[in-house]
Amino acid sequence: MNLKQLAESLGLSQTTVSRALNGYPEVREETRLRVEAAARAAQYFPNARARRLATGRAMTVGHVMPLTEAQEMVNPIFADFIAGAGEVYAKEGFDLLLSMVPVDGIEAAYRQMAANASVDGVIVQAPTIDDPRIPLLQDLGLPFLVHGRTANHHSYSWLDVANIRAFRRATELLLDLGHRKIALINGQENLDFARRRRLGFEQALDARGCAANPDWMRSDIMTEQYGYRSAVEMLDGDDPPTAFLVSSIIPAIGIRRAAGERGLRTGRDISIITHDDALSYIDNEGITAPEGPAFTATRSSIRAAGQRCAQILLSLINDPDQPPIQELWETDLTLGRSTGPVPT
Amino acid sequence: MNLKQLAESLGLSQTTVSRALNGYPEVREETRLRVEAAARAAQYFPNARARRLATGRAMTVGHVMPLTEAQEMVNPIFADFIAGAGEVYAKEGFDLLLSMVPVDGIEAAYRQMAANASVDGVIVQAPTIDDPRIPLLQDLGLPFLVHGRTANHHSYSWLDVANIRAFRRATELLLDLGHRKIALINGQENLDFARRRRLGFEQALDARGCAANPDWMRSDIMTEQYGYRSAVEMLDGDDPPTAFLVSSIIPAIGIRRAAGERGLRTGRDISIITHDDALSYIDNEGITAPEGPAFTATRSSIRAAGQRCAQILLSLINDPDQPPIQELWETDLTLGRSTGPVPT
DNA sequence: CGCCACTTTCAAAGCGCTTTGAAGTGGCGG
DNA sequence: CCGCCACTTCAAAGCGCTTTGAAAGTGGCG
Repeated sequence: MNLKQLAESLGLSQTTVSRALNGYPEVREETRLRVEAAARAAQYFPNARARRLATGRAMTVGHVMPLTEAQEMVNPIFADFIAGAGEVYAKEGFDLLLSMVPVDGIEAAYRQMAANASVDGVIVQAPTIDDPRIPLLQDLGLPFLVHGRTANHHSYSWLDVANIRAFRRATELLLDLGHRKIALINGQENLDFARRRRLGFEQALDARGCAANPDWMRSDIMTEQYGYRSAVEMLDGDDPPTAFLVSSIIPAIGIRRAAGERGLRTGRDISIITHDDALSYIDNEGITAPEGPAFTATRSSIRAAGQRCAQILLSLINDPDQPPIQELWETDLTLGRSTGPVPT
Repeated sequence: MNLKQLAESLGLSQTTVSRALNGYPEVREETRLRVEAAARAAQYFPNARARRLATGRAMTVGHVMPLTEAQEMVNPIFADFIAGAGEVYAKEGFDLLLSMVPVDGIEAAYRQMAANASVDGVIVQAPTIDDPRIPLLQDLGLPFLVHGRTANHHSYSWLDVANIRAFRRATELLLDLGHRKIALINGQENLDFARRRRLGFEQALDARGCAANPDWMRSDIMTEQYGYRSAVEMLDGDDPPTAFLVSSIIPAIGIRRAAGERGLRTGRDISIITHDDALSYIDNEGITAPEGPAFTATRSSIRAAGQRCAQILLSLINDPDQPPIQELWETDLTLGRSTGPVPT
């Protein structure tokens, strides 16, 4: 069943039927109702391909996931981010096009998307400090929104959390608890968010006249094993830290595991503060649990970020000439059971 | 730059240029090279929308993620599954269309996809025991592949792991270690995979003349907190189990947390076997770690499953009339540090 | 040299929708 | 009863590509 057939069956022109269905005002209400009823009865859905070609809009947003070179890992954080974004797209009638692209093919992928007209806009995730995707997309004239920020470029739309402040505050909390030997288990520091977190960490230490100890600083893909191994190395060393500041709940779990194996009670013998993306399957917030959150954490919902990112991008798509939209979200510092005064 | 312009600039017809670019044989090699060079120089990419309309193929695969009613959670397992599938799609020039749909809108979503012609085929994930999506998709004539199986329908393509065998074997291992009080922390048992796992668990117990204790059986969305709370309830009860059989590494982490808080050493005071999807960020396999895997586990890579599912679906799309493809994967039983003989 | 069988290229007809510019209606004042 | 206007409806022209059926070019061979 296509538009032509539907129009014929109604004794109307394609024009009128199309307009009736798309809510244009030049159609008598009575006619519109008749058309809508017929469309429903016939289970008519306009062919998306044809519509896209005719309107010139893809009604699609692209998310490009860079596949990390050798490892090809996908951060589960993306699942929640995409869930949030996808919800908004669904509501607005947009499709979500997901491309897994090896890092070295990213530029080509974007170029193709633009020339190709297969998407109306894209979301850029996990920007590096001086991310080449930003000038590229500006150059291509493809609307985009960055989740995170870069250090250099300025005039683009982004949504980010206040990473420096979050980690400064978390560090201060550990210092207030008497900890002086604090480890930083960070994400990959070529990524901008990780750089900022480290900055916050160092600022807080500096302010108290402490120096960050390079032996207690790690930077890598934030897996559970990364957390575990980092903690094992440090805890089994001569001079183990008493507290860990961690960039994601997943490595934090690995640290807890390492501590547990060594008979160290988390929140008593060692302290952990982690950034918490409020993952739906690894939720730290013990809302229903009487004992409260497991981890003390700087918290910001990645799912909510996904929603908001999608909203901003759609607004950018609808009105590409508006000035850049930039949003900085504060994190919540939730107190959990993973922190305590430094053991004496 | 479009085909027409490119053709004009070459002094050729659109037909010839199109054929040259698409590898048809009716073009002289010399002409083809000339066309390809010009296309490259002009950064020409055929407009995807127009091509789709003309060919009638969407070159797109749909993944519909059901958003669980109230909670709207997304299992991080999907991230790895999709990474695997997406890799294959990319290689074959297909796009991946991701739709987040509330459970009650699934049918409409599929109907629309079919009428709409926006995808050439779909992947169905996490089927329930008698999943209505299967007859629906058969009815709609949309190629599809099920990751998992159902109990009833038969003639459709699927890829599944041998859940019954996996959980029977895991249970036998625990029994061999002397455990008699074994808890089952399962997924939602309206899902077919969970039903099968429970079956395997019960079969193994029956075979040894043990009965499954309903007090030690749970079934729910496989979050970390679910594992934690289930374990807390059981461990704090009068008659705690000595071993846990778990459907996913995420609740297994919660169980380990509960045990740790109670001063119980995992692998010594209590045993845990979990199914392990080989998630890239929560990898249980201690390949590089000298101490070996943390959990004893029935292991099957969800990412590899995603790859294979994508391959099968593409083959189904290319030749819709072939007989159903069905693949049953065995799991590996990895021995880790989370199991030990029952404490005396 | 002319005819036939290929090979290479082309013009034009879709694909199913939106949208422009024009043509029918009917109501109302003059 | 005519003419003008507002309201509806329509025919046709795209959107940029693929593909069909036909035409033009090429070479081999009698």
